[in-house]
Amino acid sequence: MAEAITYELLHVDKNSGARRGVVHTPHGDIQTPIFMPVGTQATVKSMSPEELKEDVKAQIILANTYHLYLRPGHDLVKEAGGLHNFMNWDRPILTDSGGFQVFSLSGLRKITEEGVKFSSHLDGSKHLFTPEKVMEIEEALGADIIMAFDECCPYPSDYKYTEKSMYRTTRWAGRCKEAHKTTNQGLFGIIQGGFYKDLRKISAEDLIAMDFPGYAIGGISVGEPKEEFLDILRYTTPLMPENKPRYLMGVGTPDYLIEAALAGIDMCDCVLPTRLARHGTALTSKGKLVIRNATYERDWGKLDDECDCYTCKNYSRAYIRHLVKTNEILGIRLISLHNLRFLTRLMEQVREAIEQDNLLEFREEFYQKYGYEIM
RNA sequence: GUGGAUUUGGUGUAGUUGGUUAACACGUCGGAUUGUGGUUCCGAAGAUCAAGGGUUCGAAUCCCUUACUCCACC
Repeated sequence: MAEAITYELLHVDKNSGARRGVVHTPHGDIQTPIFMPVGTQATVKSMSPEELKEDVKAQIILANTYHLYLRPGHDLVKEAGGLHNFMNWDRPILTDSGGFQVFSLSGLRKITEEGVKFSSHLDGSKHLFTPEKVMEIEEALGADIIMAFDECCPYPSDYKYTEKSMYRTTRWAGRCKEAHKTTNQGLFGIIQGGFYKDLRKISAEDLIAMDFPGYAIGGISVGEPKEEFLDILRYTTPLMPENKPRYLMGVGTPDYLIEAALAGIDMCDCVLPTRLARHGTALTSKGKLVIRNATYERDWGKLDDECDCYTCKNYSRAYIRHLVKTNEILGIRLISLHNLRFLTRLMEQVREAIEQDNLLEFREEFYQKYGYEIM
């Protein structure tokens, strides 16, 4: 039986570990390395699927198991014909497992070997997520790529707890694989182990032995210093199979995306572009731009001179600042569209650079303009 | 004209048995944001308390004069 998700390696940058590839899914191919916009509740906040396709040029989006389970309920989404039909998005979708909510809802949950008991953030009602339950939900949602149920440890976590948690996440991955029945969805395993290399190695080896069609690195980019992020990223990525997609979860900022690609990562996702947009900050080739600042009051230029997006084609900083200051919805939409396009375009440039074996030079130029330092 | 009330950062307000750097909200200015708990979080600037005079060790607070605004009456 053919795998739902397969990876095709096109080219490896001769001067770095970066790889240019294609992930084949039931809803089409995605060109990698790629940035995936997050649409937690079956919508990338403020963006229509048409805008995501035509303006942002997104190839795949994320949705969230935990949120959609609570509302509207996975049974309802299934009844609608799955997420693709429900939200009118015909390209690939990836669902996160709810494992991150185990981390972000700390205080409202209890972790045991069986699974995680949650209190809903909406009404306090009690729920139990087990690997089996999460598979049931993700299968009902119908995404192309589904993530195993894991635990993302906070930073910092001590060795003993991280070790215990990592082994449990591995056991949960086994139960997910056992419970996973659909043939048109690819189940990815998630490597944990916090900031301890020996644990990362064990996690990677044990998961690889289970033969998932793709692997993710979880549990980094959780508030640690950049050196530690890079250290674990550069250590863990080479442990992952070369013939399968490599997904770094929860990243991120432009520099992290470039570093991920350099390390050999294929896929990243992050809420940052849309969250920044809602808070009035734009990403530009010259760094972050807090559009509500007074200095842009009479700035008739575009958000980013180099950007080709709909927002930059049509609207000035002064106008967007006005929209943000007056809390107008269009401000959020225009900046969201721009920020998302900024990152998808960044990854287009990264892919091109890999094809030409010069991602390292691209990083240097990008960092210099943006104001980052190479570490 | 008479009587009463009011006047505190840009705006709206809190602040009396007189007691160190006058509080709050909004606004302004700036920062944050990394597998989204959907207008969030953090910080800063900004008031000689209408003006002048008086009482007092000490006044936004008590007294006097003037001005301003509002209400009522003639």
